[in-house]
Amino acid sequence: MIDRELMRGAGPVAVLKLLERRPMYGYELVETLERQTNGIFVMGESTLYPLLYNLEGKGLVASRWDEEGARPRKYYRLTPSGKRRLAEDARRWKSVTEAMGALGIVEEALAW
Amino acid sequence: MIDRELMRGAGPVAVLKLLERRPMYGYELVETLERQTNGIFVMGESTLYPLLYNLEGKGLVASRWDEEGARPRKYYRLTPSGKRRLAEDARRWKSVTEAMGALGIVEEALAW
DNA sequence: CTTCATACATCGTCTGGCATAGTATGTGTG
DNA sequence: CACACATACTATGCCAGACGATGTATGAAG
Repeated sequence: MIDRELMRGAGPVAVLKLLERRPMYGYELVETLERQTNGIFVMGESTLYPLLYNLEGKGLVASRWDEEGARPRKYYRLTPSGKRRLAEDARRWKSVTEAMGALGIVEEALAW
Repeated sequence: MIDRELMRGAGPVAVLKLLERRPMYGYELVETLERQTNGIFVMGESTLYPLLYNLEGKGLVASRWDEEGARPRKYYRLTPSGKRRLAEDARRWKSVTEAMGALGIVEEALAW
């Protein structure tokens, strides 16, 4: 499990990235995140749902209820605005990792 | 300048890393951070000083006033406890970047 | 029929970034 | 010399966001 502060910047970007592939519902996002990152990003539901509402409020994702299956699911999809934001955030993320690399943080970690 | 949220986890680690090399005073940390990261980490004083007080409160850094020069400077140095924390945080940071890589965030950024 | 997994929602607390503002002194410039 | 600007640290207060705790409802498994 990752430090809450480190999660802070990474969380929204990760969620947007998953939604880029295909629409997903909340519970699915939590599980996919954990699986795809080998258990590194363990985002509780009380973290994810507010995060989704926030993204929706900003127009970066949109939701739609699906009543078809066994139980109702709220699917979120990436909006065009969200797609742009994802590209932006990904660029920023790369900057941050470059900066950390320039400080020698990565090498420090590799020494372990 | 980097988004505040992305900065969030990275700040303390970056500061600890700089202090690993040699003791530095606050103002110096702000400038060194910006220079070493090619202007990516621009940390305001109102962010850095509270951060330092926080690290000192946790015993990760220790301070000492230097009245020798033209104006008083408060030098911070890494404590043994801070050194351990740095190693830990660096490992965590590596995990996060790995996770982001696994999600394809890096490739997204490279496409730009 | 009880236990566990699925699925979404909300509240309250704590942390921390940062804008704002203030104090004090050194340095450069016209 | 006056004044602007850089250096250097401190303090206050707002706001965003992570997450633990809690609640509701239903399906599947034993």
